[in-house]
Amino acid sequence: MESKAAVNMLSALGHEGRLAIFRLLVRAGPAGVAAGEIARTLNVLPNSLSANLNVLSHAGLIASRRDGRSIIYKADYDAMSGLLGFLMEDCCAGAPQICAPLSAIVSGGMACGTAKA
Amino acid sequence: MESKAAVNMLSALGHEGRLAIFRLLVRAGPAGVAAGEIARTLNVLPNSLSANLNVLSHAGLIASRRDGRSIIYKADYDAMSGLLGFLMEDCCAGAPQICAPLSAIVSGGMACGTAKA
DNA sequence: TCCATATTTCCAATATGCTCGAATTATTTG
DNA sequence: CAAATAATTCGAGCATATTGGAAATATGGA
Repeated sequence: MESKAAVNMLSALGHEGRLAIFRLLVRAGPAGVAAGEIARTLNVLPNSLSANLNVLSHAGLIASRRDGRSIIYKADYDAMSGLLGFLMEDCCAGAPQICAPLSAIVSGGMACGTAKA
Repeated sequence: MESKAAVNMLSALGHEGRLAIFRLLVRAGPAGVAAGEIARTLNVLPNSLSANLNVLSHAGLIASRRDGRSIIYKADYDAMSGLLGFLMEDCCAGAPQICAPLSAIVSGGMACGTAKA
Protein backbone atom coordinates (compact mmCIF):
# COMPACT_ATOMS: atom_id res chain seq x y z
CA MET A 1 0.00 0.00 0.00
CA GLU A 2 1.20 3.46 -0.84
CA SER A 3 1.48 6.13 1.77
CA LYS A 4 -1.00 8.36 -0.05
CA ALA A 5 -3.65 5.66 -0.08
CA ALA A 6 -3.07 5.07 3.61
CA VAL A 7 -3.47 8.79 4.33
CA ASN A 8 -6.76 8.84 2.45
CA MET A 9 -8.06 5.87 4.41
CA LEU A 10 -6.90 7.20 7.75
CA SER A 11 -8.38 10.61 7.14
CA ALA A 12 -11.63 9.03 5.98
CA LEU A 13 -11.79 7.01 9.20
CA GLY A 14 -10.74 10.01 11.31
CA HIS A 15 -14.32 11.23 11.55
CA GLU A 16 -16.77 10.03 14.16
CA GLY A 17 -19.65 9.48 11.77
CA ARG A 18 -17.60 7.73 9.12
CA LEU A 19 -15.86 5.47 11.61
CA ALA A 20 -19.29 4.46 12.91
CA ILE A 21 -20.46 3.73 9.36
CA PHE A 22 -17.38 1.70 8.56
CA ARG A 23 -17.54 -0.28 11.79
CA LEU A 24 -21.17 -1.04 11.12
CA LEU A 25 -20.33 -2.31 7.65
CA VAL A 26 -17.41 -4.40 8.85
CA ARG A 27 -19.57 -5.99 11.52
CA ALA A 28 -22.33 -6.60 9.00
CA GLY A 29 -20.07 -8.85 6.95
CA PRO A 30 -19.88 -9.43 3.20
CA ALA A 31 -23.64 -9.15 2.66
CA GLY A 32 -23.49 -5.42 3.34
CA VAL A 33 -26.18 -2.96 4.45
CA ALA A 34 -28.50 -0.69 2.48
CA ALA A 35 -27.87 3.04 2.78
CA GLY A 36 -31.30 3.66 4.24
CA GLU A 37 -30.78 1.06 6.93
CA ILE A 38 -27.45 2.63 7.83
CA ALA A 39 -29.13 6.01 8.13
CA ARG A 40 -31.86 4.61 10.37
CA THR A 41 -29.44 2.62 12.52
CA LEU A 42 -27.03 5.49 13.09
CA ASN A 43 -29.75 8.15 13.07
CA VAL A 44 -28.14 10.45 10.51
CA LEU A 45 -29.59 12.51 7.66
CA PRO A 46 -29.56 10.70 4.33
CA ASN A 47 -27.64 13.43 2.55
CA SER A 48 -24.95 13.56 5.20
CA LEU A 49 -24.72 9.79 5.06
CA SER A 50 -24.39 9.89 1.31
CA ALA A 51 -21.54 12.38 1.53
CA ASN A 52 -19.73 10.26 4.09
CA LEU A 53 -20.27 7.06 2.14
CA ASN A 54 -18.74 8.87 -0.82
CA VAL A 55 -15.64 9.76 1.18
CA LEU A 56 -15.23 6.18 2.39
CA SER A 57 -15.78 4.90 -1.11
CA HIS A 58 -13.19 7.23 -2.65
CA ALA A 59 -10.71 6.11 -0.01
CA GLY A 60 -11.30 2.57 -1.21
CA LEU A 61 -12.64 1.36 2.12
CA ILE A 62 -16.11 0.40 0.96
CA ALA A 63 -17.86 -0.74 -2.20
CA SER A 64 -21.44 -0.48 -3.35
CA ARG A 65 -23.94 -2.23 -5.59
CA ARG A 66 -27.51 -1.45 -6.47
CA ASP A 67 -30.27 -3.82 -5.43
CA GLY A 68 -33.64 -2.60 -6.58
CA ARG A 69 -34.27 0.81 -5.11
CA SER A 70 -31.61 0.35 -2.47
CA ILE A 71 -27.87 0.70 -2.71
CA ILE A 72 -26.00 -1.82 -0.65
CA TYR A 73 -22.69 -0.86 0.86
CA LYS A 74 -20.11 -3.27 2.19
CA ALA A 75 -16.64 -2.98 3.67
CA ASP A 76 -13.67 -3.71 1.45
CA TYR A 77 -11.81 -6.26 3.51
CA ASP A 78 -8.70 -6.27 1.36
CA ALA A 79 -8.34 -2.52 1.76
CA MET A 80 -8.81 -2.75 5.50
CA SER A 81 -6.32 -5.54 5.73
CA GLY A 82 -3.90 -3.58 3.58
CA LEU A 83 -4.19 -0.53 5.80
CA LEU A 84 -3.55 -2.52 8.96
CA GLY A 85 -0.62 -4.23 7.30
CA PHE A 86 0.78 -0.88 6.21
CA LEU A 87 0.61 0.44 9.76
CA MET A 88 2.32 -2.67 11.03
CA GLU A 89 5.19 -2.48 8.58
CA ASP A 90 6.80 0.32 10.53
CA CYS A 91 6.27 -1.07 13.94
CA CYS A 92 7.69 -4.42 12.95
CA ALA A 93 10.72 -2.76 11.44
CA GLY A 94 11.41 -0.42 14.33
CA ALA A 95 9.53 -1.59 17.36
CA PRO A 96 8.54 -5.26 17.57
CA GLN A 97 6.90 -4.55 20.93
CA ILE A 98 3.92 -3.18 19.05
CA CYS A 99 3.48 -6.32 17.04
CA ALA A 100 3.83 -8.65 19.99
CA PRO A 101 0.53 -7.76 21.70
CA LEU A 102 -1.23 -7.91 18.35
CA SER A 103 0.08 -11.39 17.81
CA ALA A 104 -1.66 -12.37 20.99
CA ILE A 105 -4.89 -10.68 19.93
CA VAL A 106 -5.03 -11.90 16.41
CA SER A 107 -3.76 -15.41 16.55
CA GLY A 108 -2.17 -16.35 19.83
CA GLY A 109 -4.77 -18.92 20.70
CA MET A 110 -7.51 -16.33 21.21
CA ALA A 111 -10.77 -16.82 19.44
CA CYS A 112 -11.70 -14.11 16.96
CA GLY A 113 -14.27 -11.86 18.54
CA THR A 114 -12.79 -11.89 22.01
CA ALA A 115 -10.17 -9.32 21.11
CA LYS A 116 -10.12 -6.43 23.55
CA ALA A 117 -7.17 -4.13 23.04
CA MET B 1 -9.92 2.09 23.58
CA GLU B 2 -12.84 4.42 23.16
CA SER B 3 -14.18 5.37 19.78
CA LYS B 4 -13.44 9.04 20.36
CA ALA B 5 -9.78 8.35 21.11
CA ALA B 6 -9.57 6.21 17.98
CA VAL B 7 -11.07 9.00 15.88
CA ASN B 8 -8.51 11.44 17.23
CA MET B 9 -5.66 9.09 16.40
CA LEU B 10 -6.97 8.27 12.95
CA SER B 11 -7.55 11.89 12.06
CA ALA B 12 -4.09 12.77 13.39
CA LEU B 13 -2.56 10.10 11.16
CA GLY B 14 -4.75 11.08 8.22
CA HIS B 15 -2.32 13.79 7.15
CA GLU B 16 0.67 13.14 4.94
CA GLY B 17 3.13 15.13 7.03
CA ARG B 18 1.99 13.72 10.34
CA LEU B 19 1.97 10.15 9.08
CA ALA B 20 5.55 10.65 7.91
CA ILE B 21 6.52 12.02 11.32
CA PHE B 22 4.86 9.16 13.13
CA ARG B 23 6.40 6.53 10.90
CA LEU B 24 9.81 8.08 11.42
CA LEU B 25 9.35 7.96 15.18
CA VAL B 26 8.11 4.39 15.17
CA ARG B 27 11.07 3.29 13.07
CA ALA B 28 13.44 5.23 15.34
CA GLY B 29 12.45 3.08 18.31
CA PRO B 30 12.14 3.93 22.00
CA ALA B 31 15.14 6.31 22.00
CA GLY B 32 13.15 8.84 20.01
CA VAL B 33 14.27 11.71 17.79
CA ALA B 34 14.82 15.41 18.51
CA ALA B 35 12.37 17.84 16.89
CA GLY B 36 15.15 19.55 14.97
CA GLU B 37 16.38 16.28 13.53
CA ILE B 38 12.83 15.40 12.44
CA ALA B 39 12.56 18.78 10.72
CA ARG B 40 15.85 18.28 8.89
CA THR B 41 15.09 14.68 7.93
CA LEU B 42 11.63 15.42 6.57
CA ASN B 43 12.54 18.88 5.32
CA VAL B 44 9.71 20.77 6.97
CA LEU B 45 9.54 24.15 8.67
CA PRO B 46 10.06 23.98 12.43
CA ASN B 47 6.80 25.75 13.24
CA SER B 48 4.75 23.47 11.00
CA LEU B 49 6.49 20.50 12.55
CA SER B 50 5.71 21.80 16.01
CA ALA B 51 2.04 22.16 15.16
CA ASN B 52 1.90 18.63 13.79
CA LEU B 53 3.80 17.18 16.73
CA ASN B 54 1.24 18.87 18.94
CA VAL B 55 -1.63 17.19 17.10
CA LEU B 56 0.01 13.78 17.37
CA SER B 57 0.74 14.40 21.03
CA HIS B 58 -2.82 15.43 21.83
CA ALA B 59 -4.03 12.29 20.09
CA GLY B 60 -1.84 10.31 22.47
CA LEU B 61 0.29 8.83 19.71
CA ILE B 62 3.61 10.34 20.77
CA ALA B 63 5.32 11.55 23.93
CA SER B 64 8.07 14.06 24.51
CA ARG B 65 10.82 14.84 26.97
CA ARG B 66 13.31 17.66 27.15
CA ASP B 67 17.00 16.92 26.79
CA GLY B 68 19.03 20.10 27.07
CA ARG B 69 17.95 22.46 24.35
CA SER B 70 16.29 19.72 22.35
CA ILE B 71 12.94 18.10 22.83
CA ILE B 72 12.94 14.40 22.07
CA TYR B 73 9.80 12.84 20.65
CA LYS B 74 9.03 9.15 20.59
CA ALA B 75 6.12 7.02 19.48
CA ASP B 76 3.72 5.73 22.12
CA TYR B 77 3.68 2.04 21.36
CA ASP B 78 0.83 1.22 23.70
CA ALA B 79 -1.36 3.77 21.97
CA MET B 80 -0.45 2.44 18.54
CA SER B 81 -1.09 -1.09 19.65
CA GLY B 82 -4.39 -0.02 21.16
CA LEU B 83 -5.48 1.63 17.96
CA LEU B 84 -4.65 -1.40 15.85
CA GLY B 85 -6.43 -3.62 18.34
CA PHE B 86 -9.47 -1.35 18.23
CA LEU B 87 -9.63 -1.57 14.46
CA MET B 88 -9.33 -5.34 14.65
CA GLU B 89 -12.13 -5.74 17.16
CA ASP B 90 -14.73 -5.14 14.50
CA CYS B 91 -13.20 -7.23 11.82
CA CYS B 92 -12.81 -10.16 14.15
CA ALA B 93 -16.41 -9.86 15.23
CA GLY B 94 -17.86 -9.49 11.77
CA ALA B 95 -15.34 -10.58 9.20
CA PRO B 96 -12.60 -12.99 10.27
CA GLN B 97 -11.21 -12.85 6.75
CA ILE B 98 -9.58 -9.54 7.63
CA CYS B 99 -7.83 -10.99 10.62
CA ALA B 100 -6.59 -14.04 8.81
CA PRO B 101 -4.06 -12.28 6.55
CA LEU B 102 -2.88 -10.23 9.50
CA SER B 103 -2.26 -13.37 11.46
CA ALA B 104 0.06 -14.42 8.70
CA ILE B 105 1.84 -11.10 8.71
CA VAL B 106 2.20 -10.64 12.40
CA SER B 107 2.86 -14.08 13.72
CA GLY B 108 2.34 -16.82 11.20
CA GLY B 109 5.97 -17.82 11.17
CA MET B 110 7.05 -14.64 9.40
CA ALA B 111 9.89 -12.68 10.89
CA CYS B 112 9.04 -9.17 12.03
CA GLY B 113 10.31 -6.72 9.49
CA THR B 114 9.46 -8.77 6.45
CA ALA B 115 5.80 -7.79 6.58
CA LYS B 116 4.61 -6.45 3.27
CA ALA B 117 0.88 -5.97 3.07
C1' DT C 1 -48.64 7.07 -16.47
C1' DC C 2 -48.66 8.45 -11.68
C1' DC C 3 -47.07 7.88 -7.10
C1' DA C 4 -44.17 6.39 -3.30
C1' DT C 5 -39.59 5.02 -1.88
C1' DA C 6 -34.46 5.25 -1.89
C1' DT C 7 -30.64 7.78 -2.60
C1' DT C 8 -27.95 11.28 -4.45
C1' DT C 9 -26.72 16.01 -5.93
C1' DC C 10 -26.76 20.90 -5.42
C1' DC C 11 -26.07 24.92 -2.77
C1' DA C 12 -24.90 28.19 0.78
C1' DA C 13 -23.54 28.95 5.54
C1' DT C 14 -20.50 27.77 8.93
C1' DA C 15 -16.63 25.76 10.94
C1' DT C 16 -12.29 23.74 11.03
C1' DG C 17 -7.65 22.94 9.44
C1' DC C 18 -3.33 24.25 7.15
C1' DT C 19 0.67 27.14 6.08
C1' DC C 20 4.01 30.49 6.80
C1' DG C 21 6.32 34.66 8.65
C1' DA C 22 7.41 36.90 12.85
C1' DA C 23 7.85 37.13 17.65
C1' DT C 24 8.55 34.53 22.09
C1' DT C 25 10.33 31.18 25.55
C1' DA C 26 13.89 27.97 27.18
C1' DT C 27 18.58 26.43 27.42
C1' DT C 28 23.56 26.31 26.87
C1' DT C 29 27.90 28.65 26.13
C1' DG C 30 31.25 32.55 26.13
C1' DC D 1 24.77 39.24 31.16
C1' DA D 2 24.88 38.70 26.08
C1' DA D 3 24.71 35.74 22.13
C1' DA D 4 23.51 31.55 19.82
C1' DT D 5 20.67 27.49 19.33
C1' DA D 6 16.23 24.78 19.78
C1' DA D 7 11.65 24.80 19.77
C1' DT D 8 7.15 26.82 20.47
C1' DT D 9 3.43 30.26 20.14
C1' DC D 10 0.94 33.82 17.79
C1' DG D 11 -1.78 35.67 14.06
C1' DA D 12 -3.49 36.32 9.44
C1' DG D 13 -4.81 34.48 5.12
C1' DC D 14 -6.25 30.74 2.53
C1' DA D 15 -8.19 26.28 1.67
C1' DT D 16 -10.97 22.47 2.77
C1' DA D 17 -14.57 20.02 5.32
C1' DT D 18 -19.05 19.68 7.39
C1' DT D 19 -23.88 20.46 7.76
C1' DG D 20 -28.69 20.69 6.47
C1' DG D 21 -32.46 22.11 3.47
C1' DA D 22 -34.32 21.64 -1.05
C1' DA D 23 -34.38 19.74 -5.55
C1' DA D 24 -33.22 16.01 -8.73
C1' DT D 25 -32.54 11.11 -10.24
C1' DA D 26 -33.61 6.18 -10.21
C1' DT D 27 -36.47 2.27 -9.29
C1' DG D 28 -40.64 -0.46 -8.36
C1' DG D 29 -45.54 -0.95 -8.07
C1' DA D 30 -50.67 0.38 -8.78
